[in-house]
Amino acid sequence: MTTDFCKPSRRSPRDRIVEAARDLFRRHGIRGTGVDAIADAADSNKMTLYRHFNSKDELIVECLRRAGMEMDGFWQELEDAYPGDGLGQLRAWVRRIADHLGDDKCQCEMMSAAVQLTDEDHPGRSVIRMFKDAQRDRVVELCRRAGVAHAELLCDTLLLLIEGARAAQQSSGAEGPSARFAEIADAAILSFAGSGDAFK
Amino acid sequence: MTTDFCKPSRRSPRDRIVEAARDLFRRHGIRGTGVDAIADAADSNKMTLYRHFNSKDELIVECLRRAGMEMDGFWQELEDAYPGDGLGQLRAWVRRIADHLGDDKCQCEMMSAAVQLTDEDHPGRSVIRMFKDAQRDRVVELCRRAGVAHAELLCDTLLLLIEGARAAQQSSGAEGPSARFAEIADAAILSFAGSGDAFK
DNA sequence: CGAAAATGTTACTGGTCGGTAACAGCGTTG
DNA sequence: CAACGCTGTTACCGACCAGTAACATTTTCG
Repeated sequence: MTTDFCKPSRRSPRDRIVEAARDLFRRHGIRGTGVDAIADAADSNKMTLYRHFNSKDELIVECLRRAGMEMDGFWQELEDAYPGDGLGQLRAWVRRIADHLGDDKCQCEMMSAAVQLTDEDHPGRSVIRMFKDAQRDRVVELCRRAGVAHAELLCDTLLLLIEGARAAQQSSGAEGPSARFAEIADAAILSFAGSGDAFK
Repeated sequence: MTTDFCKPSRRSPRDRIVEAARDLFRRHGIRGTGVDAIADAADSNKMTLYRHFNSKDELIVECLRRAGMEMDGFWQELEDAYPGDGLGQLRAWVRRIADHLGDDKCQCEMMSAAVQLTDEDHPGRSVIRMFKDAQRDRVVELCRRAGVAHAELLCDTLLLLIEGARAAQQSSGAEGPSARFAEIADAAILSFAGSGDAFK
């Protein structure tokens, strides 16, 4: 009843700014994206941007936070799709990552940001760290539920393979080592799940 | 006989500029490093820099090329240390990468650059691609010499683990998944080398 | 409606950055 | 010595960029 039609851009300016920033950050890098370009792409302006975020760095942090929240949502989807089935969730997770590797821009906003935020004290780095730590805890738990003997080892193996696939996609292209990511990661899961001591 | 003593900085200005650039690129990122800072760190000046390189991009390309050449030298060292021993070279390679993961800045200049050079047409990207392709060929050959059944698969597994370890080092720190890289990679090698069908 | 809050517009600042011009020094080599 | 090539110094340009001020407009809501 309030704003349900006739509005060319119905989401709030703040929302549009964050999404525009994430998109531009992915496409042109964080340092390569100016606030003017963000405001413009958000169909807004620089002043509104600075009324919601005291600095570009604050906006970066919000982008990272939102990316983390989207991942949280995805973990929930996985739990709903494979309730209590750790193995199923692990494999679905790997499959989904493999399917999205070529997505013009992998949603590796965390990794990409980690490389670009060279300042060790950048507030965004703590967001990345917290997200990565939480992700690791979650994956370890899934590995345990999958009945894997060396849960931490499978977890770290998968995390390394995933980060590697995203990095390889950037540097070697889709035909590089990342092309076999799904095959390799799934084999690792089955290997660990099958006999507790495979791969070790 | 020409310039062998008494010079506070004996390498040529060009040399110093490239090395200074590589160092600063690693520490502060490519976009975060200005040409003035490079010239200054090289104990030279901007004019000499621009007499050797027509643009910053050209300097970036030279940095990538030199990084690639250093890797070529390392492959030769491996061949000398383990002549004809593919398995030995593979394991030494992994060990060396693991040892240097924490090196203030991993020498992942290629990966780091690939993330930062968001422009798909940047001349540096082709250098990265060529280097990555050559590296893959080399590793596949080592896997074959190691008597591995699925050489390409082990090769891509190792490459993904390595890129992943470097990326994880950046985003999750030294205590993250990269801490177990050596263990995981070595297990993968032995698993493939032992029984031809492990992990698959 | 009417006031307050949020948003949009324009213009500006101070700083940085990539790149260039002009000139001066300095070592080599003939 | 003299000419030349490489290097260093200073100053500058135009573009861009993060952030701000002042003012106009629209939206929201009591």
